[in-house]
Amino acid sequence: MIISPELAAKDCCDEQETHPDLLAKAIPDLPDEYEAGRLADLFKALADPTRVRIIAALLHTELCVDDLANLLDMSQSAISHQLRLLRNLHLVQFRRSGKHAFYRLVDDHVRDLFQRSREHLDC
Amino acid sequence: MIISPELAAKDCCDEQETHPDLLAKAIPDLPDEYEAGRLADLFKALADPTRVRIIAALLHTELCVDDLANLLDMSQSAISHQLRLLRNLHLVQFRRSGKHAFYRLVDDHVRDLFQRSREHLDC
DNA sequence: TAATCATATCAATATCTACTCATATGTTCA
DNA sequence: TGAACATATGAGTAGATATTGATATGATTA
Repeated sequence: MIISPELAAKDCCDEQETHPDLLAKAIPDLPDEYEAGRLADLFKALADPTRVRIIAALLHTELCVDDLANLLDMSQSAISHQLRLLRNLHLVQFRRSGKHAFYRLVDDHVRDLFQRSREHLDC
Repeated sequence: MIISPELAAKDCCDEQETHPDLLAKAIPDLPDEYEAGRLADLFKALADPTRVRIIAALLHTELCVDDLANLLDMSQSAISHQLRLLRNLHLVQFRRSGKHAFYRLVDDHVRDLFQRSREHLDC
């Protein structure tokens, strides 16, 4: 089915633009839904005190699940769940060594973002 | 009540440290619970697609509630609720002008953090 | 191979959150 | 003042999420 331009325009533009000049500035840099979703997911990864502390603990070293559980005084299960979440979002990765799984940050981006946000807090 | 060093040590350190050397690297830069909470709150502000789109819309201009509702195709109420949340976290502020409330980002920190995170997505 | 240790996962639950709908507040203008 | 408009807020609800407790998986060592 082909939609004429006029009809298409009527369909998608019948909302009144209160301040077209301002909207014109906002529109060009707007993320699409996919990008907005991915950004939200990235921030979601850090939007919990436990995960913040996990990331912070991994800033300067790798640690195994039990280390993290002891250090943050949380159950092994809770830590493991959160690590899976961080793994799925590709913020941390791990290597197996014997019985242990040593987790670390995937790259410096996370470290960067984290430290920079930390500085912003002071304002 | 005074606690002897030995007892205190027994009380708070009876968890076995699996990898003391690694933990020693992690501990110095660990945020306390308060800082972890504040960081989590900051990220929480951006951990939702709608709020991501609101922040993005305000990157280059101020906008009133209705503008945002039209632009993002969401109800006035939904936008207003999210704006209150962003206001409470001091990420946005607004000025009244007649019937309108024009919202804008409070400072360049938010813009910085947002744009930088956006770039990180590409990796 | 059996026992043990480290980690992962499942199910259940309590809490949180984003939205809707209805309504209140506050501003402008006739 | 009253009508119309813009925004804010409160209550309710559906869906998401963090933790717990029990159990499964997988590796090591006796």
